[in-house]
Amino acid sequence: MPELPEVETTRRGIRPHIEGQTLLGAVVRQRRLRWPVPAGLDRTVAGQRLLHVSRRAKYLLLELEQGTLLIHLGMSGSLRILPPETPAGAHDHLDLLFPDCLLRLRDPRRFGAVLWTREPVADHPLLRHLGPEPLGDTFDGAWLHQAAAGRRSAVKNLIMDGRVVVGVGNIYANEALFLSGILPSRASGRIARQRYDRLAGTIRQVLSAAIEQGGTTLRDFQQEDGRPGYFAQELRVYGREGQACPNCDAPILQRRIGQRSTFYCRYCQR
DNA sequence: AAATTCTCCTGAAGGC
DNA sequence: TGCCTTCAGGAGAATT
Repeated sequence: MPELPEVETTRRGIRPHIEGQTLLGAVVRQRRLRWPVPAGLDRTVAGQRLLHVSRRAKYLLLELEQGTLLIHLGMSGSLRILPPETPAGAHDHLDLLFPDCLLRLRDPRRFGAVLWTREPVADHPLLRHLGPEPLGDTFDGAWLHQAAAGRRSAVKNLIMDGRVVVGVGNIYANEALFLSGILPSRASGRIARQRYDRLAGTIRQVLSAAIEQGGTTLRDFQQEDGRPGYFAQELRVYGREGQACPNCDAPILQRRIGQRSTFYCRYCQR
């Protein structure tokens, strides 16, 4: 499932192929996603130049001359640069057509989204209330600590709350908490400022490391096999129930927090 | 207001 | 081998 590093890696992979190009149009084969793909998308985008490919949280933003396409990959979405006229397969929802290539969205589980807005994209309802970027300047331990004040729910839920900080999915939440030595179930408001400094640091660390790994496996996006970046990265606890903790060799435990699988070491995390 | 639950969907994995 | 069940998960919406 694409987490922030996969989305950023995708952005870096597709950008050189399409930025500055003028869209010839779009082919929508399947409108059903989280929300329906906007009607008339082909006519909307045809003839517009793609000015910039950026990212906010896990949303990819394709800024055109008269508006912005927001693309979310959900759990199973992928974007590929392909030669024009490449035959489509099952679950290929959408092609954006450029003179020398096409950008294809495939999303088997349809948790993704494609939306169009003419308004300033930062004002879009889906983006308006989002918290800081984890790799940006305003995200740090002080921010987490104030966001946690008075909250009694698990710290894992706090760092996965998009209003607090964006882009921390289940895998990297588990990893960052392990590296911080913080128990995922600990009440947010009962964690010292100093520990939040460390947590902010490990969140940055796991996300940047994954982006770097993605970058190394993604030299040529056209030939990329679509492997998610976290396969390249060594995961210390996620998906490792019963296996030895990298620190102390005790078995990694699994439980559910906020409906999500949570992995941790009961000795190394407090 | 904060916290929890529900919901979308389908591929993968596990059980028999 | 194959059918059936269960699970996973991003994040907005609904509910408590």
